[in-house]
Parts: sequence; structure tokens; C-alpha cells
Amino acid sequence: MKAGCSIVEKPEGGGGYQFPDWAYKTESSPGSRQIQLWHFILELLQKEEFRHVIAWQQGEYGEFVIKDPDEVARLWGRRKCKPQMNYDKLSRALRYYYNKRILHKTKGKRFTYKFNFSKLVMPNYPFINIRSSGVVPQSAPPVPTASSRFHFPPLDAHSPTSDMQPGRFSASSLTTSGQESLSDGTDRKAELSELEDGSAADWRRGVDLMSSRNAVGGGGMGHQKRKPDIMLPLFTRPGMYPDPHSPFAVSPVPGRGGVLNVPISPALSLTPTLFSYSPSPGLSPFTSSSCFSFNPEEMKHYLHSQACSVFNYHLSPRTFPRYPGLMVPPLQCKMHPEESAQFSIKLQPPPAGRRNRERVESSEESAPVSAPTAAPVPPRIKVELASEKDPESLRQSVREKEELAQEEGTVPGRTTEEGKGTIFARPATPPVWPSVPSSAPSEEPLEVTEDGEDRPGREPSASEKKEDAVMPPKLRLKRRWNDGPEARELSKNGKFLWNGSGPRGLAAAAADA
DNA sequence: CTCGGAACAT
DNA sequence: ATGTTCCGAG
Repeated sequence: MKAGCSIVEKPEGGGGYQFPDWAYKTESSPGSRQIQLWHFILELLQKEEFRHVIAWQQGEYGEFVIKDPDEVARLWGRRKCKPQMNYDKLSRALRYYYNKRILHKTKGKRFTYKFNFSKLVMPNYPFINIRSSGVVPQSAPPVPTASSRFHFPPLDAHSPTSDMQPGRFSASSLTTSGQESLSDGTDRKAELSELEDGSAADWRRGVDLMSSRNAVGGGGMGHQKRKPDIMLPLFTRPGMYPDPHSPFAVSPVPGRGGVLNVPISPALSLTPTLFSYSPSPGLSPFTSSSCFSFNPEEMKHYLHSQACSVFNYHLSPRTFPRYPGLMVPPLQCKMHPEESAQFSIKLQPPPAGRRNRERVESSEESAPVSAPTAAPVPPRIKVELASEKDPESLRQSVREKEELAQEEGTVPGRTTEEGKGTIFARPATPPVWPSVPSSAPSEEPLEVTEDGEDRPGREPSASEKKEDAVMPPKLRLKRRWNDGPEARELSKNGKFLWNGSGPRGLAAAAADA
């Protein structure tokens, strides 16, 4: 089928680092999902080349703006071999992330979305930002500001968390950047955000690590219901602060030039450990070249990180195979000269779906002009050139290097944002990240979550077993953090029916099963 | 623009 | 499970 796209192509034609195909297939067979949209977005955000297309929004942690929707869609379409991709479709996919809580929309701001990093793991970006050495390319998510916030659901009925939270989050909830407060209520049905789901659950597992630091949290937590431990992932220990480059990042392993040297994730040891995840895309040095290099060493790291990710997040169990011991995928698959892709022709069957909606006439409209040669009754296949234009490409690597050299970067002119090194500066107060406590030994920014699924020794204890599971899917869905504080209201509108929303909606329900 | 239901695809 | 493709509604 997707003959034309067999290779994982990089977004911009030659430029970026690429991962071998298998790298994207976190799960070997069944639903190997290749790259996911949010991954892709993050990927773009990491590269300066796309700064004009998509970039972090300064001032809001994790928020980004799609400056050129069409371009982003094009790139995405290319990556997925869906020439017909457009922003409308892409945005639909993005919207599906709302319920998954991977993303949410920044209301009032066009093309602006915000990541909920607590839910993300970068399985495919193990090297990202790990190095404290710095190299944080330009795009690092903005430092959290007062206004930025994620909705971190209360641990209990009343969330001590927010309360105890050092200012940062509390304030935010009130204003939120400004806009959403009013209209959001629109109709957003169920909000019920109060129930927390994974996210809360996730971060709450701070446990051990934080045990010592609990005090810091304000000591408010004493009443944890299910999770015995809750903790606010506060960075208590000065030493563990995030590396200067990323506000959230905590690179527990300071000087470590290498990547993960973590002896497999602590999680494996059942120790509820939280890792911080740093959204800031620090490209690792590895990526400086146009091709991703895979050394056994790195591979190992990569795998480790995968392991960590998988075990610590409930992102998706299938993110990584249960690698017994770690098996290293064949490295043989070096790099494909994908340059060839540039002019390859992609065949894409018309959207087969929707048989009902005959797109008979429409079938042609998509490529009316270009298919003159077609026979009278054109086969239902569209032929398209997969060329487009990828000017960027090569120079990227160079640029990156330069960046590295500069380190701070001062982004070359432009950037609506105030950019500058300040981006990476961390707030005076410890970059508290609710869901990201730091764990000493590991670099992988991870967060422990509940997916007990693959955890070797882990038993699904009722208490720990996913809360998600416990919570009725309905409730769990349609929650948003974004809403105004009050916004959430049980909406009893008819909207509670999910009849058809089916699979997708429930997807949010956790990776279990 | 943005949302989200539906149906369909992988 | 995660999109993709359409589409009506606001």
C-alpha cells in the first residue's frame, strides 16, 4: 500500500534526524503506530527550521502555535503519506488529543495548542534533553509562567496540590491567559475535570522520591485516598534542579554527557519514582547530523529510555515491547537514502471509507487537473507527486551545529517571541512541575504513572491499578484542564451519550487492556 | 476557526 | 488505538 512511503521520511526532506523505521514502531506487529501526531509536532517544534511554521509560544509552558497550518499539515501528510492531509484533518486528530489529555486548546488563540507534558513520553526521543550539557536548540517550551498551568486534578476532593502549590499553579487557575474564562463554558459538556485521571494519578505517585521532600510540598498531604503517597513533584533538592536549559527538566544526572545511564528504570524496581520530563526539546548531539546515528551504545540508551517510558508512564504499554532484557533491534537498517523520495510518486487510494458517501464525482475533484491522462474511468487511485519542496534539508544539520556552538543561541532574528536565553531560564522559584519530580539517578525524564501493565514485578494492586480504569470512562472523557476553574460543571445535557463516539472516545481510557 | 460525531482505515 | 475523511454546528 504505501509503497511510496516505506521509509520514514523526515518532515522536511533531508534535514532532520531521522529514525529508522523500526524506531517508530514501538510495537512490533499489530498496530505498530509509526509516528504519532504529537510526536511529530514535537519534532517540528524542536527544529528551528520550522520556527516559522510552528513554534513554542513564549510565556506558556508547553504551548505552541501553528503559524502555518497548511504547511504543518503538509508536512504531516508527507510523513504519513497522506497527501490529502490538510489542517482540517490534522486538527481533528489534534482534537482527539483533548480527551486523551495530551493536548488541549488554548482558547481564543488561533492555532494555538498546549501540551500536557505530564502525559507524554518521548519514546522516540530518548535523547532529548537529557544532556545537561546543554544543547538546547531553540525551541524549548516556554517557561511556565504564572498563567501557564495544566490542570492538575485534585488529589482528593479538594486538591491540596493546587493549594500547596507554590504560587505557580494556583495563580494560573484564576486567570489563565486571559481568555478562556468566559466563553469556555459554552457547551463543553462534561467537564468533570475534577476527577482526575491519569494525570493526577500519574504524578501523584511521586512517592518515594518525594518522601523526603514532602515537607516541601507544604506538608499538606495527609489525606490521600488511594494513592498513599502523593506528592507534589516539587524539586526540593537544589541539586536536582532542572538543567538550566529547560525549566522543567531535571536532569538528575548533572554532568552526564551520556544519555541514560540509568540502570533501567527505577520503576522496574517497583519504586515509584518520578522522573521529570522535560518538554524542552533539547536535541541531543546525536541528532546534529542529518541522519540519526545509532550506535549500539545509543541504542542501548534508547532502549533504556523506552523502557523507562513504558514503565513509568501509562502512555502506552505498547510503546515498547516487553523487551526481555532489552533486545536491540537490528541496526542494520541504517539510513535510507530517502532523498529519493523527493520525486517518487505516491499512490494513494481514495479514501475508501465512507462508502455511503459516494465520492464518485468528488473522487475526481481532488485531482482534477492532474489526471488528464486518466482513462475514462479512472481507477480509484490518485497519483500524486511526492515532491513538493523541501528546501530546508541539509543545511539543517549545519544549523544545528551552529546552534550547538552558540549554545544560547539567541535565535537569529525573528521569532516573535522574546526568545533569547531567557527562554530556558528557569523561574526564580523552582520549576515545580506538578507531575514532575525529579528522581535522582535517572536522567530520563519520566514520570511514574500507573500503567502497571508491563511492569514485571508489579501487581495490579487495587489501589494502584489504574484509577482510570476505575473511573467510568464517561467521566474520564471530556475533561479538560483548560476550562476555567469553574467551568467544570457536570453537564447534564444530553451530551452525555456517547453512543457512537465509540472507540475513539474511550481510547482515553487508559492503555490498559 | 473550532468542535466533535460518524464511519472507515491501518 | 490512532488516525483520516467528511461534515454540520456554533
